[in-house]
Amino acid sequence: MNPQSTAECRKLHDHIAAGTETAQTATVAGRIMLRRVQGKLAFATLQDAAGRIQLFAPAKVTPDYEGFCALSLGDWVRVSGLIMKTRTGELSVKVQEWEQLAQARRAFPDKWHGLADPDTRFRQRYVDLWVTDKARATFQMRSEMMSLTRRWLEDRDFMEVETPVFHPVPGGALAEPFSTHHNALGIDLFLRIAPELYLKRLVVGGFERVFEIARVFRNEGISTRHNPEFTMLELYWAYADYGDIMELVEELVAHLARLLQGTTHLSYQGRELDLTPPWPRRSFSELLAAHSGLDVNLRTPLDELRAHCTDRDISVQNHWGPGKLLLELYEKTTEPELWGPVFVCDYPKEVSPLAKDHSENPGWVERFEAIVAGRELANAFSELTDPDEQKARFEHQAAQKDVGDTEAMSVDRDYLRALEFGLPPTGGLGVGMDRLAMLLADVPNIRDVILFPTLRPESL
RNA sequence: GCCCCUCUAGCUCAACUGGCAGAGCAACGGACUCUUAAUCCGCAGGUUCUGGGUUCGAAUCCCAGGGGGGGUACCA
Repeated sequence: MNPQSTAECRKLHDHIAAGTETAQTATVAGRIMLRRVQGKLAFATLQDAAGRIQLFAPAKVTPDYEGFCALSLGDWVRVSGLIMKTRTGELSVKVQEWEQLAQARRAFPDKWHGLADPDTRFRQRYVDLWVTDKARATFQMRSEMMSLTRRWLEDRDFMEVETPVFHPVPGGALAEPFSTHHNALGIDLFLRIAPELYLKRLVVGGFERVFEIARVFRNEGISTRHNPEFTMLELYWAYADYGDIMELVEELVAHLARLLQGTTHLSYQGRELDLTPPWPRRSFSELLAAHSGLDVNLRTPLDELRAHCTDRDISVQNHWGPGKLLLELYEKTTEPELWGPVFVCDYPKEVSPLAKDHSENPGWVERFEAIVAGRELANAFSELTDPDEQKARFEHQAAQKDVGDTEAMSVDRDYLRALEFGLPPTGGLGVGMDRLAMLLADVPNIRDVILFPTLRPESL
């Protein structure tokens, strides 16, 4: 028989008076978290996925009373008995039948302090989850966040799809991929760094609104904000542009904040964060000028841009053009000072090989990044749909790769062929869902929102 | 990659200036019929991350290695 959840018991019976007993029998199951045996009467605290409830076990009533008292902290049990409230008002299940379901053979972490060592928490998440309330709550929240996101997008006629994790040509982002090998085909494959190019192929195919919640893989450093595999929401919306995407992002994030936190006025790590739409829109150039104090643009002589970079301890590489130099200056001087939420709009074309040329500013593209709580939360653009222009951009990337840029893109010929069949004007978006979860759970480390973060293997 | 910090019983933590490695919880034995981290009595528990070195003596100081954390670089 399936047990009732402790939360349900509480909901149904919490109103009864102290010292009274209902006529109803409940069956609950979970782990023994605490135990207080006092001679002929024992109490235990049972925890299940939904919460905790007390077990009330008088020797007269409880079968194999000795055995019940001998249960270890961490043991799983199923208990049936009348719902009652103790004299002190604690809702309890009287132990009239019980059964041990699983044994905890390893010693229980300190029942008061729990687990403090982050290493143990991440490596033995199965322990962390049942002794650290905040960890359990965070992952439940994350699950709900994913579910709400899907529902919200589906309500707007977006269709969820799944595209390959193995890519013959890594693409869709500027990042170093992991590579692997398929024996039967005798080919090298790359784990995707972004699903972007496949999703846009689907728009070519006529799916006008698609999204994927994609696990992506980037062979880069690990930090409080980076895990080598992480979850990205990407969506593509035919007939939309990056302005429409901005509205979508602020609405989606505000919606999640309202439902998960009850408000759009959040506090993240002690600092206020107001996610109420609309979020400010600022141009990249304007912000760069304001924060760096520099009067620079794409026509500024290269030597001058390089000098500004060098002054700021940026190690300049020879093949960098003005766009890349401006981006470096922005990342050094401007981005760290932004808290947000803010949409940073219009990036240099040189660093945005998949975004559409800006309608008014040559050399720039219609792209934005959403900065929220000082971090890049989303990256989006009006997609580049012109196959000739895309080919030129790919070739420029490939040339960068040839001179040693390991993160540059390769030419994806099939993607170019797809564009030749016609991609309508399309707005595209990528959101770092792990970072969004960090924000909504108010946790400082990406490992707090990834169940099994990447760690060096333990030698057991 | 680089820099800084850290590692003591199953868990949480002590151990002064280099001088007998300890406590609480958990476990184990016992007492206890309304507890809430129950309480009380008793008992047991150690490669002080590993390996070297300095020293009469090392958890403590030095060197090398390993795990972890933070920062930094790259990036979402």
